[in-house]
Amino acid sequence: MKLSLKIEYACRVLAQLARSHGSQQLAHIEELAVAEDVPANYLVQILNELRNGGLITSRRGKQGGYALAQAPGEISLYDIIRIVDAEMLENSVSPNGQSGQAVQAVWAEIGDTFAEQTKNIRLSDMAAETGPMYYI
Amino acid sequence: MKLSLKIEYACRVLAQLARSHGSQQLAHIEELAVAEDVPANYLVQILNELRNGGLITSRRGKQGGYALAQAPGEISLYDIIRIVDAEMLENSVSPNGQSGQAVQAVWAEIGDTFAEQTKNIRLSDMAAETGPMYYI
DNA sequence: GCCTTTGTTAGGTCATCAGCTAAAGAATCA
DNA sequence: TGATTCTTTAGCTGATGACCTAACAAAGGC
Repeated sequence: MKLSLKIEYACRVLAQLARSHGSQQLAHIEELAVAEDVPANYLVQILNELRNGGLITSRRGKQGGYALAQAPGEISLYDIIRIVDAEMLENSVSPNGQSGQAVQAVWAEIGDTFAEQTKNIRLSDMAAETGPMYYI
Repeated sequence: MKLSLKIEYACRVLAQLARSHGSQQLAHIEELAVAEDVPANYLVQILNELRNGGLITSRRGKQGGYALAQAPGEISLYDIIRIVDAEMLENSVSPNGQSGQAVQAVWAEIGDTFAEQTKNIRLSDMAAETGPMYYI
């Protein structure tokens, strides 16, 4: 399954925030960018969308930073996609042509499955410890 | 689910070919383009890929045209995607960053579901009669 | 109050590519 | 031979994804 870098970045950064969820520490853009290997300047935009979408909160100034707005178990992959790349969830298939309707119906079914599956995947599933890290 | 126009066009045209499968008639590009509302010049490329992929056969010259190489029940949606837009089936998620592996694993699962589902959908499902057509 | 640190916002760039066009070439048959 | 149809390849173009730049606003420390 091909997906946009934007979604991938959003998942990684949210997973990172999930790890520090519960502590009082706020994460800084620069830290997140380094930890998850995401261009900081691009990350700024993504964090903005996530905040506008209600998944994270932020504070400015000294002691500022980002934190999850909900528990990692409350945030679904569907939520993330809807906020940073809603287009991916739309059914873009047109009913044109003699076979348009039948083709559209088939893809609608696939889209439903996809939506259902992403709703059942939680941020906590992506923030799980990945086992020991091997530094080279 | 968002998908490329190319896949959509391929599905519609193949569904059209499926309807005339069994008859000795070969379909012409221009006919297919009109019946399925696909730009003829673009369709040329798609039919080429489908032929190279082994889904259809063609004949040049007078009495030339296109036909399915297999029965509509033998061709899966997975086959179609693999031939005209293989990239959609690849797992493009990188394992970079601290959460890369966990995120990658989640998307691999989604990709597996998608592949499985498309393998179970056959061209015959998309060539089903769509009921009465209403001409305006 | 001022300065530093942080996030906020708007805008721009740059390469890539999906979608489409066009046209010359090759096969088939009358 | 010549009309017809597919075959192949080359090139165009507008949109977009992925980033970057830079001015701006808030919060806190001194």
